[in-house]
Amino acid sequence: MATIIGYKLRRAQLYVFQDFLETFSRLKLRPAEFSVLTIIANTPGLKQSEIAEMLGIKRANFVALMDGIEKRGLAERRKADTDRRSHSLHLTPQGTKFVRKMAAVWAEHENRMIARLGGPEERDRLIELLDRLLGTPEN
Amino acid sequence: MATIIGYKLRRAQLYVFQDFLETFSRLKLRPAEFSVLTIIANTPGLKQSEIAEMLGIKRANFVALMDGIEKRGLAERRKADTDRRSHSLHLTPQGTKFVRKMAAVWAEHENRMIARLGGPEERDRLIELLDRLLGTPEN
DNA sequence: TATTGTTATACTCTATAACTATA
DNA sequence: TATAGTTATAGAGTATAACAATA
Repeated sequence: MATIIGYKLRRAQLYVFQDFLETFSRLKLRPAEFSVLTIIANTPGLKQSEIAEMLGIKRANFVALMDGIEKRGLAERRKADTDRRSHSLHLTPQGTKFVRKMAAVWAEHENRMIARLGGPEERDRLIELLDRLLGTPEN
Repeated sequence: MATIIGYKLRRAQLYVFQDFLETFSRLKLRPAEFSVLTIIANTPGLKQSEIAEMLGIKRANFVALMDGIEKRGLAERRKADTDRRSHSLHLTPQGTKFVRKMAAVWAEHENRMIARLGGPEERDRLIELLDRLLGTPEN
């Protein structure tokens, strides 16, 4: 196939997301929800629009995503008293438990991908090359 | 971000596709159309469903895609006389000219990506790692 | 006047079922 | 009966405009 980089990148991304989807089907969790919960767990109190922007999700589309997470009792919106227009996001106690399970399931998925690559060093090489494409200076 | 491989892969793929889209906006060509024209140019006479499968596109969704390409006069469906259910796909003379222009525009895009990676050797390393994920044995 | 979250809407991709014409 | 192409349709994901509450 001709447009080598873009085409292979897309195929590989679809493969990894497919494995993610199957691995996480028991938790009924999609990649976007996984990312949101991970960020809330690591940095509680961020505003909706901050998390949306970190993930490249339009804030309008973030609403339904967050509705689902909140309806499942995993995280909640709190009116910030410094700026009462914004909602700061926090895990519920149940969400904290869920994130622990989630992390274990994630390790299973990620280890499978690392094994396909040939080990952690190869994973690091891949991440470094992807960071070059993204112009991210080492993070 | 936690789900490192999948997340970075997705971000990098979106970046490359964005560059592709901008580069090809003058030709009004999407990645899927590019792929289809490239395959028809390299292997004329394949059936619709063969090309669709090579690209991971459902044959039902291939119809509108091919309609657009045909309407632009770049390629055409021909009834195969061995099996008159199937359509074999061929470039038109105009399509052959278009594919030449397309290849030049593609080189511009691909070279920009290769430069970001740090050169052709780094591109090769990336492709090799992506092939490992895909389980493709060296191609 | 500008920003945050929200609603409504539209467009693209993708997936499935059912039809037709051929085999 | 099975297959290639087709149609219709539904679901995600994504993008924009406009509104209410608040700044």
